[in-house]
Amino acid sequence: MSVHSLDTASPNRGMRRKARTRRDLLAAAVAVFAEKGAYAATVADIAARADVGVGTVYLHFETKDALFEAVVDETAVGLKAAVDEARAAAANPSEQTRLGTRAFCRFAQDHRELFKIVFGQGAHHSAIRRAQALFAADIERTVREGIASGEFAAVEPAPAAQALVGMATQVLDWWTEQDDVPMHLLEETLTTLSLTGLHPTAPAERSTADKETHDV
Amino acid sequence: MSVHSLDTASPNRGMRRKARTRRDLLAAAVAVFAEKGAYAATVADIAARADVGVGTVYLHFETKDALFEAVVDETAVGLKAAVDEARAAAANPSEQTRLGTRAFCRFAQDHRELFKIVFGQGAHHSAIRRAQALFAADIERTVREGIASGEFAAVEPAPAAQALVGMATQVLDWWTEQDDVPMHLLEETLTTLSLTGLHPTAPAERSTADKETHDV
Amino acid sequence: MSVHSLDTASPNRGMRRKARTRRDLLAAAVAVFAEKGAYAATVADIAARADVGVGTVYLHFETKDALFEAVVDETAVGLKAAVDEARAAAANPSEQTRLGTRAFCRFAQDHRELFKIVFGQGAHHSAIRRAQALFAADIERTVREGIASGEFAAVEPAPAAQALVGMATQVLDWWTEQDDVPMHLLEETLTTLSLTGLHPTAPAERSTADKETHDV
Amino acid sequence: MSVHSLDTASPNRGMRRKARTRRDLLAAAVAVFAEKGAYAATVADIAARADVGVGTVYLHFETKDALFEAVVDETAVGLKAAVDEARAAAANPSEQTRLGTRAFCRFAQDHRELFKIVFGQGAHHSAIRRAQALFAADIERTVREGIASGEFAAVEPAPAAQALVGMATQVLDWWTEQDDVPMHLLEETLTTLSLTGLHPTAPAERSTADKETHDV
DNA sequence: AATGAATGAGTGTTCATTCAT
DNA sequence: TATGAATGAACACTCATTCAT
Repeated sequence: MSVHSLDTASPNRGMRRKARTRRDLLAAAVAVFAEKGAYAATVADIAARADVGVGTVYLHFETKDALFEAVVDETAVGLKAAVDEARAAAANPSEQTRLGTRAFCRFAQDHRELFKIVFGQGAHHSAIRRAQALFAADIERTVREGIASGEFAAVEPAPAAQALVGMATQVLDWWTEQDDVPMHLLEETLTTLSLTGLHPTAPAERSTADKETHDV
Repeated sequence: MSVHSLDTASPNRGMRRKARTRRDLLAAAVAVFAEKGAYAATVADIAARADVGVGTVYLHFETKDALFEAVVDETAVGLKAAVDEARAAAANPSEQTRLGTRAFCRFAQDHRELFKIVFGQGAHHSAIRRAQALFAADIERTVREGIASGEFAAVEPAPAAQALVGMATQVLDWWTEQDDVPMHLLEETLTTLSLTGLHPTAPAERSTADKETHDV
Repeated sequence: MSVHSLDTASPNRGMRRKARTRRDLLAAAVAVFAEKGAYAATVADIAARADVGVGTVYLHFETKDALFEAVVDETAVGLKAAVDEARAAAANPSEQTRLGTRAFCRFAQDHRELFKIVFGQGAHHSAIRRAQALFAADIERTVREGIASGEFAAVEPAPAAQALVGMATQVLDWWTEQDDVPMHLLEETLTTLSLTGLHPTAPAERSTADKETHDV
Repeated sequence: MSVHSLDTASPNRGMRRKARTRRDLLAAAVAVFAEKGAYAATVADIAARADVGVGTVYLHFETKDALFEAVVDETAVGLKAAVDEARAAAANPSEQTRLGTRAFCRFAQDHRELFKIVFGQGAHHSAIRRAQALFAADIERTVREGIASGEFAAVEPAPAAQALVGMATQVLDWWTEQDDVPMHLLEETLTTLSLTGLHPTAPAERSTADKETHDV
């Protein structure tokens, strides 16, 4: 869009500055909300963390709640994009589950705090409920497809989706408090449980499932 | 006020009165915490619901937080007792899982509000973390036993236990908001997913797996 | 109602105490509102003046605004009662005007601060507008009666009533800032102007005017 | 900044620009103060109405209060000039009163908003007190003259002047809220009440008074 | 001269906790 | 033991004012 390579980006300077402050504020909010929870976090805390005056917060967000929503929504959007991208590369529901789980885990690893905020609080905030519902809906679709294609057992899709979401979020939320559990372990555990449950499976059968995905 | 001296019998009346008030208070607290969440609930709300004065709350509980803890702890104790009892009747880890899940579901059904409090809020309260850890620990033990006996696949016990807890709590918490999903459906979904995951299993294989464990 | 003369008043003690605090609060509010105006007065000011905690204010009044309204309304009621009582003793509109004016002046003298609040602030507060309209309506009625009986000239009742209210309130509000103007002087000035205006009237004529109305 | 030296003509452009902004600001302030009252009006409101940045306000006025004073003072000056001019044409105190009242009414009609600001707010602002005192002083002088010449009754000049000011301002302020009361009605009511009060006057006397003004 | 993002002191309001009765 | 009026620290939010651009 820009013809002269010099001006790099943005219309004018003021806007860039303002956008930067907004980003600082969101980052600070993420840190504080994750640390103290949505209620215990105060606007003053967040402002201090962002190194701006209290009033500045209200220059960028209508209310404390709107700031919280912004954090949750932006997280949800980013996470959904990551998961969707991973899912797109899958040839079938099993692989979708596997890759989706992986993306989910990666995201949690890369954004511990964000994850804690969106999945570590009660669903008393509507923004959180919305975000969680977003993922459940995606998974429910995958489950339905799997059942339709005979690849999955005939479980009830809606509660099954909730179960899978709950499984992942709980494990990851638990993990945010642990120091040294390697992420790939969670990924494997979640994938195994999702697909084959606790019961042991014939090695052949399992590797077959993996093979199926090779031709993507 | 009482003229006839007769009714002073039994461990003495004052104590009975006090215990009754305490019970009223806990019941009111359960209702209010479930409805509004731990933060939004006010002591005045709870006192009003229990039909006592605000000051009375502090006669029975040190702080609002202590009241919350009492609610959570009593719930945890009751729930654990129910689950333990169910588990005790099981001959092997698979059945333990099955019966534990059933007991868990029954409890959620019989005590919607309590359940919402303990499993529907963020784990920012230590009491909640403690309660949740209690169950995870039990399940982890079951998982370990199952692995040891060869009945379960060699998953990582700690995250697997978290996964199973998360699965159940999420499904049940979701259910508290739905109106007409029959509980047995949740129970089946949870049990199936826990034991065999999404992948379909030969009916024979499944019952076999259960039989195999009898000689443990 | 009370048969035994001993218990003098009130149901129980707590209520008496609470009522007393409410009175203190209203008195403090009157003082502070009169001194600083409705906007500049802070809730903390009022609480301090009443020698109670800030929270106590909210135990008795929903909001600062409600407290202001309570002050205005109670004043309006009291003033209206005083004026009405005075008016009731009058045989005709002229005398109603005279006696009403006198009662109005007396009230201002006895309640300088209250008067300043209700008639000394802009009418941006609905409570104040309401109170002022209350008096204008009464006077308008009197004017109409006077015109109907031929005792008053055929002025337009609505603006005339406003004029008479404005006259009285301005004079009295001005007076609240003076130290040594005797009230009877205001009373005479207001009455004279109301009935005969600036133009001189033959003494005979004036008393005649009053006499004329006796047979109404 | 200006490249072409030509357009620097006249008292210079910068000044003209600045004066224009100042005028815009005053006009915006009038509108906003009249609409919301002195307290509720915010500097941001006014800047937005004038279509300038907030900072610009402070380039022209030291503080919000100074802006308010400027509005009030300019109004007072304009109004006083109008009334003085009208008065100058009068042959005697009665006519001064009549013509002054007319000028006052005309001003209120032509500048509703300004009028509301100066006479519709509480006298807690010193600027407003000053402006109101200005008019009272003029009227007081007229009253004194009228008494001296025997044209007016021997009322107390100071409170009488307050009464006349209060009468006019209240009626006009009331009028600013009505939609369809014709101004000449207010003018007549005010003049009649000022000069002859509520009591009826011999028609001859009144028409004479009216005739006197025809030759203005 | 003009701008508007940034500031932070100040305000109304809430609510856990205390205590005199 | 029970009460509920009183308390005041704490918080969300506003807005006059400043200042870098």
